[in-house]
Amino acid sequence: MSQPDVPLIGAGTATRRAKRESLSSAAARKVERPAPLRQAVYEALLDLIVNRTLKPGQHLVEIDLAEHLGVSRQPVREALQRLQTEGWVDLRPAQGAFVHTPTDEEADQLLSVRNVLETYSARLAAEHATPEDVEQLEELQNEGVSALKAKDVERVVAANAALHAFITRLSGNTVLAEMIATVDRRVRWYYAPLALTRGKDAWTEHADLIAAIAKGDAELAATLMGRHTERTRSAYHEHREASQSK
Amino acid sequence: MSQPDVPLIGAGTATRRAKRESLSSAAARKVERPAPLRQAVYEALLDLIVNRTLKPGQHLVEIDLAEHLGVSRQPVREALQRLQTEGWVDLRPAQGAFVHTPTDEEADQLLSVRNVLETYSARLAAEHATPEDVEQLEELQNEGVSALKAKDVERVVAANAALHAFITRLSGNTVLAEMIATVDRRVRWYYAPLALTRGKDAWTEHADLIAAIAKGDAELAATLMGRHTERTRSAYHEHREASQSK
DNA sequence: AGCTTGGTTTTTGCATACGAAAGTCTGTAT
DNA sequence: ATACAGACTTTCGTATGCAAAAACCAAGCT
Repeated sequence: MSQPDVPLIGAGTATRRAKRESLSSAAARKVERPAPLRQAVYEALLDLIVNRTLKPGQHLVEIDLAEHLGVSRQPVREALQRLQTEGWVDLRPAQGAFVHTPTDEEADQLLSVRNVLETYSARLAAEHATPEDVEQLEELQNEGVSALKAKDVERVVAANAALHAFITRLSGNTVLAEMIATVDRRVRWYYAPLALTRGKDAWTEHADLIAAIAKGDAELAATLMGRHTERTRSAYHEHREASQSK
Repeated sequence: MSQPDVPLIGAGTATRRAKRESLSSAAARKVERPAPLRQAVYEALLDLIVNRTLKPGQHLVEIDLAEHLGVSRQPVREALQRLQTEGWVDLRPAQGAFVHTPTDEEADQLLSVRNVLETYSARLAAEHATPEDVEQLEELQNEGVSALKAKDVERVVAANAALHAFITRLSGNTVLAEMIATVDRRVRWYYAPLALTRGKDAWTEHADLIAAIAKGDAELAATLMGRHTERTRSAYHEHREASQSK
């Protein structure tokens, strides 16, 4: 037993029969009728990984996860498979699942890819945005700026994510949007320990970007987004080097 | 029983106990010791989908797949999960797996994304390529051109794929490379019914691209790759419209 | 005729069972 | 003390079993 009595999630009791209860908090929230258990397990595990409750490199023993989540091994296995294809865990044959260990190199590669995709999404967004869309963008921008003034980091991060996500959706390319979402979640996880947020500059850049989208200037929007994400990337690098030298 | 006696794969007998045999052809080929069965099932099913032995929209009944592959339902389920996350099948809760039905819109979106990623990979390739790499590129180019002269469509397609894959790897960004590979496989599947290959032009463009990479001119390489993939996309569009109007 | 409704069949989703591989520990010989 | 051999333990991978949801089908009602 790797972790005999330490509950991995808050749920507590987690005897086998308590399954409908133990996961309901995470599962029954969203769906009406058919809530496949594996989906709930997937979300729960992803959350534990993103939270770093489950640490990079940690060996995930199926039976332990199953018991702590109050389900059998099967849904856990299926969730782990999915987590593997998305890069959250590594599945070593006959050895099981290990939380993926982020390397600096991989983090940088992911960040590059995200930048490229976001740049493209900005270009498409400029081509497709309606005046109503622009209004919404401006609302998100205002929210971000006011959060910044209030020094509410949580809100700034949320507004930033919302703004980028909205542009992504404006692109009208759902394949692209999903890809960005996936990559973005990983990037955030990789860089989370740095606890980095950019300040006023970022939101000035956002404003220019929104203006370009409003004008429908795809070329400019792409250029600005490219520059913006590239600066974010530089900021990460500097931050990482600073925290490593400590 | 949806398809009681029609073997889905060539394997033939496929009684339950024949498992180690029936899949060995596909499984034991690559790995030495630990060859998880689900991996073989995944590859087999993907092959059946790409082949169109399993048709878009078709309901995939787990037990049927399992029996025809000579394994139990469990590895099949796990393979289907993975196929879902990669977009090959749709998993409807409590209803099972259906082969994903490609739409023109989605195909175009995938193609766009692939183009963006490949353009970026060309840029990186130009930055990283060594003289030896360039030599290899030229070999692949020669192979393609000679295949073209011989009018050997199979070889042309293979050479084209190899050339693009090599550039992709030259980028040095493995995350990017894997993404391109995934997207590319889907794109090929979507457009396979069109049975389209571009001719001499494509290989002229390749030659220019290789020259740019050889010079280390990243900007030019990116531009050329962008143009090249965009032409491929146009070719697909024209071809599709032509075949639809028939 | 079309629509509902009840029962039957099919198929999924999850749980459990079992064999085998990998890892760990102990005892012995050097 | 250290290295090796072999038994023991843990954990995975796959198979099988079972309950419940969904699909199907047919009879009855409007």
